[in-house]
Amino acid sequence: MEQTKPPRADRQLSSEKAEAILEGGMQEFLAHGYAATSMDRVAIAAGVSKATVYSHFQDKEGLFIALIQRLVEGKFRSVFGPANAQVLQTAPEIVLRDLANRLLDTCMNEPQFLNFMRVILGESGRFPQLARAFVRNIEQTSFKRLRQYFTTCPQLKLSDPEATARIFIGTLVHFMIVQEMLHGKDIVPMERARLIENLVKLIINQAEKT
Amino acid sequence: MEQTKPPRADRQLSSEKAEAILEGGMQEFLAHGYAATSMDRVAIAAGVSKATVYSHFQDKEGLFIALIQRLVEGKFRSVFGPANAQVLQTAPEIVLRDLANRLLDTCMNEPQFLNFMRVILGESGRFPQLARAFVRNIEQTSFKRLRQYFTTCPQLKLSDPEATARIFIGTLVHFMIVQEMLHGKDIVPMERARLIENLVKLIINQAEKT
DNA sequence: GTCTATAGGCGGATAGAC
DNA sequence: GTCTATCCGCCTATAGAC
Repeated sequence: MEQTKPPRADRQLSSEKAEAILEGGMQEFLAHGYAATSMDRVAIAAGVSKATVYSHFQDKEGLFIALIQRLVEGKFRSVFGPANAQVLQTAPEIVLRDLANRLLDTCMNEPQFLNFMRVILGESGRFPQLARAFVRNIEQTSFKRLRQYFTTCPQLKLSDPEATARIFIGTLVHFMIVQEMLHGKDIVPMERARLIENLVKLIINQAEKT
Repeated sequence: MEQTKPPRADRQLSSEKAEAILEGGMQEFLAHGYAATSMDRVAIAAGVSKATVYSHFQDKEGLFIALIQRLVEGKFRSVFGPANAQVLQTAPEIVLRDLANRLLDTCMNEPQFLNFMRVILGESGRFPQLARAFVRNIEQTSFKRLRQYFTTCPQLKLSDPEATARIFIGTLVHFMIVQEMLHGKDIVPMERARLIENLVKLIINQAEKT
């Protein structure tokens, strides 16, 4: 249903109003999700009238899609993989531990990231194209980078770098989901460092075996 | 806001209507999420009038909470951990592979489970108590069982069974989220068996090292 | 381009008959 | 207990002035 609409990318970055609307829309949509967000509140958050919102974006769905697309390709694009200077000289143990810490740090330090993922997951049924954009821009990117590192690092000889990358990322993302998104910190407590230590050891050990 | 309301569990299983309402509510809420579901449609799906819905449940929020609580404690309680006859004689390799396959099978064969998780994740901001109930009844349970197996299996001597259980479950849940929930199958394809094979090997290898 | 004002409809919740 | 009918507010979207 929502795929049939024309892309309607904002033609120019012309008006600052368009920017304000996207900013206000982000605040509201990330906080309340798609259905629970009203265009009135978006307009107020953006500091413009509702009619102005509709002059820049076709409708609620169009604004939402434009906004999330933008976040997926911009603000949150590199959350899972900060452009790390490839330190092939450093021990993999340290590289992997740092990488895991940076991934979790970036997620937690970007205060809106948790809400962003909530919306992506929650609306993945109604907006499959946004879910796919998330996979392409964020998940796939992080898989590729880690796979790349596993393949090129001389100390690591993994039989399946791709699958190992999935295990690494999956463990960390699930950790974030349970502890933070689902408020599981007090129910199933687990030190971040402890999980990472075990995860890294698992991989290093595997590399030595092969 | 939503925690202050009285529990208002349906006093008795008296009327079959209450059952029909919960059934209809499940259909609607799992398909569209909380905000996008209307009480009119719940009533229609349940085959009763809207007034009858309100005579059994305080309001929309009350129905939603009662419904999700019920799913968390019943229908989907054991999705992540089918009561497996502890086969301590069987090789851990096989036990773990079967366990992983059953976990993913159960998620995928229960057709509403994906929607259920979508709702839990999507509404975890507005309904934190439901997210916590999910963690207690589903995540924690599966951690415990796996930890238990790791601890008691004679062939497995893991230095940190709890953390290893997290890695195991996390890898599989994240796999399900990316491939199925976020429609990533075609973008980042990965054979289920391949991932599981690598995951199991990682753990077995670790056990042998220690 | 941007505003105010409003149309038109749907949604949550209830009154009151039976 | 269950229904029909209805209240009233909020929501999406637009008309028309400036």
